[in-house]
Amino acid sequence: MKLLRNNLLEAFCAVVECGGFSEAQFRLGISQSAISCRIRDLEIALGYRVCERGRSGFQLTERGKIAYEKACEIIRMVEDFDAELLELRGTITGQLRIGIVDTVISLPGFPLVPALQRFFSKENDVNLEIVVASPNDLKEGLITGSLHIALAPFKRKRDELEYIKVCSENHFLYCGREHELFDAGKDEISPEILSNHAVCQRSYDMIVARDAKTPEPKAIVTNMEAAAALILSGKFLGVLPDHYATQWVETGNMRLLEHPNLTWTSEFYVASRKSQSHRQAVEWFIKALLQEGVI
Amino acid sequence: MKLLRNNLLEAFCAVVECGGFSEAQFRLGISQSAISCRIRDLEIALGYRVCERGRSGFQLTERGKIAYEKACEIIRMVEDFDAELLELRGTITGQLRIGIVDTVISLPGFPLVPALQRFFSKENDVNLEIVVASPNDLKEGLITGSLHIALAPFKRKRDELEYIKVCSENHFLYCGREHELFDAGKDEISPEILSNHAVCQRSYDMIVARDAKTPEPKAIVTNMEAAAALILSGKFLGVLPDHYATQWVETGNMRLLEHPNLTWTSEFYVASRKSQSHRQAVEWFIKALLQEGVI
DNA sequence: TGTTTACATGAAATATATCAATGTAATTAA
DNA sequence: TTAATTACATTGATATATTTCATGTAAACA
Repeated sequence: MKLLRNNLLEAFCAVVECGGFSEAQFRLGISQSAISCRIRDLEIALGYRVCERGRSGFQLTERGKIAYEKACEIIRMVEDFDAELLELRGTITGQLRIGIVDTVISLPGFPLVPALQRFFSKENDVNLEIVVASPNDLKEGLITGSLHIALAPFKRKRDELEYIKVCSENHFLYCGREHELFDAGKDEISPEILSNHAVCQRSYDMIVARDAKTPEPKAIVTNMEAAAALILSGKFLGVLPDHYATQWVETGNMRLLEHPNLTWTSEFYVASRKSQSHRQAVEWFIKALLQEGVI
Repeated sequence: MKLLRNNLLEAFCAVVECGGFSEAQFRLGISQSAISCRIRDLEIALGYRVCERGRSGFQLTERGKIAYEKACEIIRMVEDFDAELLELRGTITGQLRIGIVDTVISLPGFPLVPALQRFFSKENDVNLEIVVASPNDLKEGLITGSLHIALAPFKRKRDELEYIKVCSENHFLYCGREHELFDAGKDEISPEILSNHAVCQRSYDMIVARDAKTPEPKAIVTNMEAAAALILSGKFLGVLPDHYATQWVETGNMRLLEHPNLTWTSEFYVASRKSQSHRQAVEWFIKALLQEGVI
C-alpha cells in the first residue's frame, strides 16, 4: 500500500494549505480534475474521507487533520532523504531550513549574513528557507525535523540538540519620549521602577519578571517591533536589545534607563540536531556560520 | 526530484538483497527488463552508478552501499507511515517487527506465545516479523526503527527507550557428561573452577568473566544452542538458563554445578521507543505482552 | 569456439495519469 | 422562485509512463 505514489500526499497538503482544490491548481500546476482524482485515490487508499469540500466550503475531517500533520512530516523526511542521496554526487543540494528570532540583523556578530555570503559564494543547488519564530518554536522545529539549523538565544539546552555559542546580545530597559521617566534624574532609575510602571516584554524572554518580580507585565508581545511600538507610545517601559533601540535613542525618541541591575545578556547559539542525518548542506552552512574554513 | 516514485527504491533494495536483477524478478513480481529500467532510472535521478552488474557479478559501488542503507531506512519509515494513516480507519494494520533473543520459548513467564495468541485472536491485518538477535542488536534496531518491540535481558537502559520488566531467567553453570567435573563431589564445586577449566559463554552476557575474573573464555558463542553443543562436548563449562539445560540434565548428559556463587539472574524487559509514532499495532502488542486487558 | 549467464535495449502493449468539457449540488443574487 | 456562481465530480479522449516481449551484447565458462 503506497500512499506516496503519484504525489497523492503533495496534492493533499497543497489542497489543505490552499483551502480547496481550485486554488491548489496553481500551486501544483495541474488541473482541478487531476487534483480531484488524486484526493479520491488517496481516500480510497486510506479508506476514509480526509476532507469535506464543495460549494459549502473546505474543511478537514478529524482523521484528515491527523493525516495532514503526518503527511507534512513524511514529505519533509522524504525531501531530506532525496537530498542526502543526491549529495553523494558531490554537489550539495536540497532544502535547507533555517530558523532565527526576529530583529537580529543589526546584532553585532550575528553570523547569518556573512554565512549566507560564504555559503552561496560557491555555486550550489540548495534551496533556502528562513523562518522567524520564538526560540521555543525553533527548538521544536529542530526536534521534529522541520528545521535543520536555528540561530537564537536558547536558555535550556536539549539533549538531542547541539549548541554552539556564536555571539551575545545586550538588553536594556527603555522608555519612550512621552513617558514620565524620560526626563527622570539618574537617581530615580532603580529596579523598583519595574514595579511602578507598565512593562511590556517578549513572551519568551521573561527576564524582567524573573529578576525584579514585577507583578505581571502589562503587555506581552511576540516580536520586537511590537515591543518598540509599545515603548514609543510612552505608556510602557520595555526591554530591547541595544543595537535595535539605538535608532530611536539617537533620534531622541527613546531613553535608555541606565542602572547596573537593569541590564541583561542573552547568548546566541547555532543549534542543530546531534544525530543530523548527514546532509552536507547542513554541515556546510553550520561551518559557514562559524566562519570556519572556506566554502 | 523524487527517488520514491515507481518503487525505484524497492527495486534497488530487492536487487541488492537478491544479488542481481534476474533473481529479484521473482521477489518483485516484474520482469528483468523492468528491473533494469528501474535501476537505470534510479541511477539517472541520482546521477551516479549504484552497482556494477553483468556476467562478471553483482556488486554495490561505494555510494551504492550508502544509498542502500538509507533506502532501507526510508522504506521502513514510509511503511510505518502508511500503517499509521491506515490505522485511522480503525483496523490495525501494517508491519510489526519484533525482536527477541534466542532460546526463550521454554522460559517460564516469557510472554511472547500468549501475546501472539491474544493479539491474533482478533482479526487484523498486521504482518508480523520476528527476528532473533543479541540484546545489543535489538537495542540498535529499536533506536533506528527497524524494530518496534524487543523482548530481551537489557542491562543498560537507554533514555530514548521504555522498558517494562516481564520475567526473569536463572542461569547456572553446567558441564557435559564427558567433563571431568561431571562426577566431582559437591565440595569440589567452587567459583575457582571457572579459572581452572575452559569456559564458553554468550558474547553478550559476560556474567562469568565479571564475577569471577576468568582470564578469558576459551570459546565465545552468540547463541545458546552453540553453547550447549560446546558443553555437551565435555570440553567446556558453560552457563545456560536452567529451563534450557533441563532437557540434557534429565537425560544424564549434563550436570548442574551447584554453588551459591555460580548462579546468575537476568531480567527480561519489553522494550520500545518512547516517542513511538503512534501505531496501534505496536501499542496493542505491548498490551498483549503485558497480559493487560483483552484485545 | 560455442554456450551460458546476466543484463541492456527497442518496439509494442498495457496501464496510468491528465486534460478539457461537462455535470451536479450548494450558495448567493436577483 | 429562478438564475447565476462557485467548487468539486465525472467522463471520455489524450498523453505519458511502465512493462513486456523479443532480441542484442558482453563476459565467463567449457
